[in-house]
Amino acid sequence: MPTELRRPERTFTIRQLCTEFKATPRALRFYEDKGLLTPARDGMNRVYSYKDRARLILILRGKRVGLSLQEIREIFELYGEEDEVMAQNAHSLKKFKEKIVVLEQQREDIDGAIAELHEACSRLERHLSDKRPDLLPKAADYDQMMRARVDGHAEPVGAK
Amino acid sequence: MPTELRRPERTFTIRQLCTEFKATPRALRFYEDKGLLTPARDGMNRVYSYKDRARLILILRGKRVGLSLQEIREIFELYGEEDEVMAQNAHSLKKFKEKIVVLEQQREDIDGAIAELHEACSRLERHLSDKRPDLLPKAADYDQMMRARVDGHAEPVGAK
DNA sequence: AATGCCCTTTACGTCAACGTCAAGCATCTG
DNA sequence: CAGATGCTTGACGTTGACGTAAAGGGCATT
Repeated sequence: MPTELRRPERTFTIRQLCTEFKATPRALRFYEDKGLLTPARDGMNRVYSYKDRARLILILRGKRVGLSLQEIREIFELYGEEDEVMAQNAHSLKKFKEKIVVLEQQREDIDGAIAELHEACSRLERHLSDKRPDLLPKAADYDQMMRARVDGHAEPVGAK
Repeated sequence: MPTELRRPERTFTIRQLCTEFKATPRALRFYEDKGLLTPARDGMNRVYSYKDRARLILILRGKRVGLSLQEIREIFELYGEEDEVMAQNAHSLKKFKEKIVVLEQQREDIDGAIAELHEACSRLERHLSDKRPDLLPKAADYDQMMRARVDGHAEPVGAK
């Protein structure tokens, strides 16, 4: 019994993925152009599978950590033809280790930057509450707003 | 006794800072153009002080964590004219808090990416040591190389 | 004095990652 | 059957952060 029958084998339109992940059609087509996605077609229209969706998730996360689309594609290629072009893979391994080093450095940088921003913020807040306390509430409101958006991942569409 | 006489009050040429931090003259001039650096002049030539150098370090770190030059400038401005343009500063405060949230998210992402890359690496290494163990040593060597480059900060110029 | 090297400014080029039209099928809906 | 909507493919525009080439000044060595 083929697996296709065991799961609904759900598919997605471009719009569905876009709204789910806060992307744009243009972006998804762009990724496809760059060889990062290869959705099926129903006539003209793109049809995304679960696999495509998973890939998209990886793409977006890769982007968030500062990988270029090119680098992300290299990773995909690695996972794909796992039994082919081994020399290529050895090369990828090298690049991965490089990237890990870079990312670990970035982590330190980020920690530093966060600390600095915190300090800058409290300096500012002290200063403001001193001389212009009227300006503070709105900032605090905004702070609340941001916190709310963080765990929501895909915030409601209307939230501009 | 002015402090200028207590320390050598060393200065730097553009080239010195560039080689120290692996930047280009064009980049430093660009930062200056954008108001991020304001080195003194000796005739036509730029003369960078310790303060300028410290700023440059902050600029580069900011960049590494994904801050735009614009955002970095805002941080600098905050520390500077602390008693002026308070409304502006309230706005900056908002943006800083946003940025902190983003950075904290990035930290998580990076942790995830590091984990994934580690997994990908060990997958690859198992695979390679299985089928093409001959390809492994060079990768390991390279790994060593990278590790050496990390704490060296400014690696020797010839190391291509 | 000429060569070379490093500095300068000005100005145009580039690259990634899309945004933004434009123009055209296809399908549903009143 | 006329819109309206949603998809498609070009093709050009945009933004940030520089790269690169041109044209020249200043100083040191040959």
